[in-house]
Amino acid sequence: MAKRPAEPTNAGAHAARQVPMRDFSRSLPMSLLRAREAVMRQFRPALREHGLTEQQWRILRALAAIETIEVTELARTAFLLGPSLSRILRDLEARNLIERKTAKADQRRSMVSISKEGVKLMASVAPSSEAIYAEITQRFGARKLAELQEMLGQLELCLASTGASDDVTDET
Amino acid sequence: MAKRPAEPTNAGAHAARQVPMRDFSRSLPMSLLRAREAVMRQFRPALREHGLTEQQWRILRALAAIETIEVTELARTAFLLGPSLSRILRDLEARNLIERKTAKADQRRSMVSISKEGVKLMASVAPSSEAIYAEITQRFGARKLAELQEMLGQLELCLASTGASDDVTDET
DNA sequence: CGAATTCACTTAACATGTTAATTATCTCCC
DNA sequence: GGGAGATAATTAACATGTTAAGTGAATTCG
Repeated sequence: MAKRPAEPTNAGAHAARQVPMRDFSRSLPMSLLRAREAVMRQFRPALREHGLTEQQWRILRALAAIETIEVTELARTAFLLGPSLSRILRDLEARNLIERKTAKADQRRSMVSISKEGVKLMASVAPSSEAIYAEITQRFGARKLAELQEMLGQLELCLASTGASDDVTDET
Repeated sequence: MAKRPAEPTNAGAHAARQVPMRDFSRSLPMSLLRAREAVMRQFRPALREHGLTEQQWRILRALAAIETIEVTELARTAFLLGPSLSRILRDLEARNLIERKTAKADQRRSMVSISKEGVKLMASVAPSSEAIYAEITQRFGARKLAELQEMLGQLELCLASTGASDDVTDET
């Protein structure tokens, strides 16, 4: 109802279209996609300078905060799917940025941890990363940023386990 | 606040870590990524039933709203990079969902339009798509949704052309 | 006019997203 | 103890994201 934040209407010059659906460029998925892309565009160059992709950086950051972690748990933390994670871990291990060893108690599980080299790399990237984040925070406004994140969290929450048989065994 | 998905705080065992950085799972890029994923998770099954990926659907939706469009312009509308779009258009053309013909005035340009079949497919998917969107809107709240999109737009705007030479030619 | 440049699009090459299938291990239960 | 089923991780196969290079056509300008 009565929502129209901005109106470029770059589809008005054309014919018919009785059911324009949601203006498409203003759909929620597109809004989220564009916003995220705008943010990542700030970070990618810095990461690239250090030979890291966004996902590799996510993994290293996740690992830096803990001692060791199982692959499955890491996948959830870094928000990556298993197959992607497998490939990336293989590469990161080849670059000696992480270490792996199978758990004694359960041979299926493999415990992952960051290596000395990985820590060093982290240390060399973190400053620019933090600087970029600070710049974004300042531009957008710290309060507004917090508000936005709060809303994003709520959106995520209210869509959790909708339509699919998802176990919300989130503990915590 | 007070939500800790997987943060056993076993970060003390490692040395130093004077600057824990942003809790990582609460960084803006992660928030946006998770929120978008939560949304797309609602749509993907329906699209998949019709043999469409998210990006293919974006393209068809963009095409449905206009007569014909150049590839570059379509890339901007559907928010896809050139190479991705090239591949997808090749596939969609093979499936007879779109049509292409080079512009007379400029042989470099190729004009893209949706085909009859494409329109039919759209018509068969649109209802479920709209239903899902309605469900999301209801769950999250229409007002809140508008608010969120407004903030996302502002975020995008305030990061536009930061550090890079971006023209904000909005034409239309 | 014609060589250099720019432009629109495509290909190429590599990394990730996504789903399904595989492999190895572990658990349960008879 | 051993086989059926569950689990952790990987591999496979295909689609897209991302950057760089390539191709052909248009434009610029000497």
